Amino acid sequence: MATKTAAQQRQLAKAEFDAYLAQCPSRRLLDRVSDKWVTLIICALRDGELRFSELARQIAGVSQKMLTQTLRTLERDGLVARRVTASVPVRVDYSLTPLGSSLLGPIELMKDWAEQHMPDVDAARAEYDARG
Amino acid sequence: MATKTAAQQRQLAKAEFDAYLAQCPSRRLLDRVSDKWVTLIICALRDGELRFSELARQIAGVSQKMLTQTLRTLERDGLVARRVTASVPVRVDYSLTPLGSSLLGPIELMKDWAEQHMPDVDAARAEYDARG
DNA sequence: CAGAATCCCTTCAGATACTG
DNA sequence: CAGTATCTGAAGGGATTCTG
Repeated sequence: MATKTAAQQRQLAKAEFDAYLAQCPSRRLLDRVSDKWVTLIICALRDGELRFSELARQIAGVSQKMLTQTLRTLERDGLVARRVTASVPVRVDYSLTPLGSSLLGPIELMKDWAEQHMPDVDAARAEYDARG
Repeated sequence: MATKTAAQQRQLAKAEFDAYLAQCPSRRLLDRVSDKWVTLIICALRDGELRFSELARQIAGVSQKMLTQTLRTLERDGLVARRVTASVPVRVDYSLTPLGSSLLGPIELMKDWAEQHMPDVDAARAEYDARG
């Protein structure tokens, strides 16, 4: 049939909206930063270069797979620099690029909000749960 | 055996780290905000109250399930207020609480960073992909 | 209108084993 | 040391159906 069904209309609207979201700079930044390990890695690198194994130790909960994967995307996005020293065994150091460092500011501000207001969130949650 | 295996040691370290992360205010805020729909809802409510259906229309890509679910957690966390008008049919309005409004600031700053620096990220990504 | 409940599929992430 | 590759269980989220 020529006309679209309601379901097809919705599909279309969703596809368009998803495309819009994929473009939206804010959305994309959030998708980056919201990754569980991204901010931890960036904060870990705040004071300078770290080796792969040092990062793994400092971010205790991360699996080797996730650490590698996250570092790759951060490198791809130009937030983290990877420096390989061809020795035996190999040595790899990671550090923040200037672009990556510039993210420390916004992250800091989020942190400030969190420290100021998370108690309020906790209180609200407790009250909500108490009322059922 | 009495001593712990290396695997058990790692499990323990991970459990402790996860517990630490669950407490960390910054981490918890990120977990909230990082939700795909949270910021969209908060921004949609920036100019005042909206009905459920109005929200659904404005945030074109959201499913009814996700909208409901997200609104519930936002209400529970004290970021959004839910006002029910007992008419036929029922009318429900959502609005930002003062706490929710206070999140607009940090979100705005993230947005500013995104608009300033996402082109750099795109450039870095393009170069990375070009080099293979 | 606003939402609850169900089913189902895709994606994510951890554990494990192997390599230069 | 710093990865890569594969398998698998758990979780997220969409479509659909039903209700006050």
